[in-house]
Amino acid sequence: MTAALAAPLFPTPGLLERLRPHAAATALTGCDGCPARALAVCQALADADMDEFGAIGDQQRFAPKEALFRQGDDADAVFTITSGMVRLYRLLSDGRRQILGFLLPGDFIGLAPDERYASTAEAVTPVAACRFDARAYATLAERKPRLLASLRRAAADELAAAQDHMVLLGRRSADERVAAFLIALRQRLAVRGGGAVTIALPMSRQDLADHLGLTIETVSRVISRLARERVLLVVPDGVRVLDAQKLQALAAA
Amino acid sequence: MTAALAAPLFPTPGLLERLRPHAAATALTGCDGCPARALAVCQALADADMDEFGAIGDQQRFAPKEALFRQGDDADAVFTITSGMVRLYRLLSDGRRQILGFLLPGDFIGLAPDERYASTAEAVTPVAACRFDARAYATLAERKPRLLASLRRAAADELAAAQDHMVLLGRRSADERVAAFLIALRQRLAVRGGGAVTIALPMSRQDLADHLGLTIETVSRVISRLARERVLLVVPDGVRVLDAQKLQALAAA
DNA sequence: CGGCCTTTTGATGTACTTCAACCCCTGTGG
DNA sequence: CCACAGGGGTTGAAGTACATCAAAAGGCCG
Repeated sequence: MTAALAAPLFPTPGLLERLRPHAAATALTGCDGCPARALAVCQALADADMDEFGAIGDQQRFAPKEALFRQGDDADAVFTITSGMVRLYRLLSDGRRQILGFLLPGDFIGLAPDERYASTAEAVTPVAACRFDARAYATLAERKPRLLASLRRAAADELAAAQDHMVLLGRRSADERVAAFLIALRQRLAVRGGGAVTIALPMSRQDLADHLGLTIETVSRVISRLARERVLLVVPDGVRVLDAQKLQALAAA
Repeated sequence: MTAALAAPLFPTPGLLERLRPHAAATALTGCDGCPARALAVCQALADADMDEFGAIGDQQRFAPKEALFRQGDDADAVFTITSGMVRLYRLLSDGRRQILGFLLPGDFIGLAPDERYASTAEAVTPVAACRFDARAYATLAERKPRLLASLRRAAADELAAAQDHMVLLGRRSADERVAAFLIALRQRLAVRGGGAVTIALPMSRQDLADHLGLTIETVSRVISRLARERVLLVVPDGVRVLDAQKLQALAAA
């Protein structure tokens, strides 16, 4: 139904390219040319330290739905996402799910390395990630104050994001949740060099619902209505922001 | 109406004593005899380091409703609570409030010292806290790896708690929220040497509602019903757990 | 005792969920 | 080439958990 309108805007140039691993083109060893280099925790390290750093980590790839780790597993590794998107979630015993966040290139997982993982991390798109042995990583961090400082900043950011999300879940309406989520994701994609108008949504509606504390139907209805009101344009695997101001107003900061 | 039942159980021996500052009895200088010593981040320091540590911090007292800091203020200090209870919250522009957490003795605030505080910290009861200059604290931490490690653990714990709360807010019913909250608070009080059956609730119903993402009426109704069903006994400034098993079942982990 | 604020309880309203049907792809096999 | 099964998404109708509105019932401090 939006096809007539959508057509002239297509094809979006490489909507999800930046989220996808760049084929086998990238050499899997070393941090040179890592697409997440400028974003990640590792940027804190001097070039001289990178060899040592690269030595304890190795690139891994994950297919969609494949888990980086599962809730309850021994927490023996930490990760930096280099491409793709990861969902981090917790399950209740009866199957209810809360997605804690969607991770993008440059994001770090494992700031809270307790004995066991408290949540599951699963690839949404094909994912590439640097995997580090948790123990080796911790040891290295102890000797590199700049890395440690960088980790602290990452932890601070993540905590702030978690608090934002608590406000969203506790005190916002369905419309506000969707709008606020889209604005936040757009911001994060923009930092990573994504276009500023098209927001990639490679995750399913169920994923969105489980992140926003809603049902799949409510998410669908809200997005449909925003499209009808010409705030958004629904495109495959994403949305285009037609009226950023209105979207902002809906988010009700 | 619960008076007949409640009477024999009263008076609860010093229900809130542990949350209250011990009058002027405590000398305000130094960390010796600090009631939070065993719990706080500072426990990581060797006795030898404590002088230096004590030098950059000073004890402050706050009356109920008084702010330790406010959302938007320059983030120039961090705190360790030594007695009392603090609520940490964020406000939306239209006045809606989300309480991110209630802080108890030993808890640390300021793990995310960005430029400005992203939330407000306000005394619920009379509060005593160690205030540290943020810059001096950071400098000291750089030179004391054990303190840094302790901060990391604190950050990890806080992040895990935030994630727990996201699950609560996003995916749990009103009954489950109240039950899960009470169990978690009971656990935290128990660690701090509180009794295991009586849960201190010095905060208002409005505070509870704003923490649990509910309204004051819903909180009141749920607690009333739990009392009617003999799961809880409502006492002044708290509740007594009569049927821990049932409460646990209601929380639906 | 009387005023004020918090809490409780009741009656009504509604935003979101639940249930259900249908659509639209994409893939598979005859 | 089309049939059709199956999964994700949208849309509609009905239900419900919680919110809102309203009023009464405590506590607390003058």
